[in-house]
Amino acid sequence: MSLRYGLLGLLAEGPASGYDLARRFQEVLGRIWPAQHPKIYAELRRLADDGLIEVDSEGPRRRTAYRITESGVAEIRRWLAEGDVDHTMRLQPLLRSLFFWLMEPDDLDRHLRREVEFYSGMAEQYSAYAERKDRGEFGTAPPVQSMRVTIEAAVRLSQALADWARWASEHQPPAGHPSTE
Amino acid sequence: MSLRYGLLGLLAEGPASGYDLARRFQEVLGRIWPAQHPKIYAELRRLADDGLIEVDSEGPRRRTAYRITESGVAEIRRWLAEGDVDHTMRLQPLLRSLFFWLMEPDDLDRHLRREVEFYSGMAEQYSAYAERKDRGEFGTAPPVQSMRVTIEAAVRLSQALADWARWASEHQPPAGHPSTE
DNA sequence: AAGCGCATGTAAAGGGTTACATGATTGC
DNA sequence: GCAATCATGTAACCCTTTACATGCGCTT
Repeated sequence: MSLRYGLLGLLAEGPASGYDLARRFQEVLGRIWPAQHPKIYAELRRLADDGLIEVDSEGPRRRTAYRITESGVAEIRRWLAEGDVDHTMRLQPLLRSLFFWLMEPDDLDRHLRREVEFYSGMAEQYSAYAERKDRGEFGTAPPVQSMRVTIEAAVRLSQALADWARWASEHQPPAGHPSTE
Repeated sequence: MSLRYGLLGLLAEGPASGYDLARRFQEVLGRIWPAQHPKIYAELRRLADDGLIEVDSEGPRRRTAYRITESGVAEIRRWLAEGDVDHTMRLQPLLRSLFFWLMEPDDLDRHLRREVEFYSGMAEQYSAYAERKDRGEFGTAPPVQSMRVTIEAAVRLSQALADWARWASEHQPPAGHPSTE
């Protein structure tokens, strides 16, 4: 159900085609809410059937841009204000960590180093993006401000996971250095 | 695919029935990797068909406990060492935050306060659990140590999200107090 | 004219949730 | 005997991903 509202929300910023939306989902939302184009096109049609969006313009190569309708705006506002928040995380790295005890110390070490690298890199990327926003490179329109907030969460979460992975590797009995117990 | 390995990993700790596993998924993994019993029973049968687990014992009320086989242990070890890590997050609260600009300031305020409360509570719950582990209430067996690591991640993530929600409400133009601009 | 990127779609399969259903055992 | 809990399962549905497919328009 969330993709539906993701699309509505993006369209609330202005008209866009399925292709545009797919790109934005990939670029901005890739790690937060992945969505592939088949799902996007299908959902757009359902949104149009329900009268929440309508065709805005048609361009070359069958390009079809949609714009949000009044009831569409009402619907996403309703969702934001009344809809239940889903707090599910479903983080595979955490599921894996439950089974660290099954891993060879060397493999675990390697795994954790990679995780630190991955999440540090992610944190840096998002930080850089946040800085550009803060320098006003994208303007100060409301949608940009909200995106700044989202990016802040991404920064904090990847930072937290990087720190955690570092903590975990220190917390493990170091490989090749059996405890002096 | 991850549920498969989740089940294998839990069975690596010792024999358990589908019912046991469903409870453990709910209690421990509820927020990290939710799984409902129909999926669990189905997956258990597939694991048995593939020879990765086998029936350990049968009890009252058709209870069937499974134990992991040697190839099952090999398979989860292989996954842990070689399988690709999926770093997808898919956090609905972050998707929502992209659209904060569409919300009435009052609704947003209320939403963020609830989020702070929710994640603080979650952080506290996990912290309490971590403390009990640290006091040795659950022993010091390897699976318990790994679980301690997982819980640490849960604590840090919920803390990060609680902090973020607090930051976000301060970052928003406060409702009813228009800026002195 | 060739190749790339734009732009949309279908089909199949996989993964997960919800609703429905059933029967056995335990505790009161 | 009754209610609660244990324990398993089926069916339908929804959401998502992957693979396959097609054709247009722009650039070189």
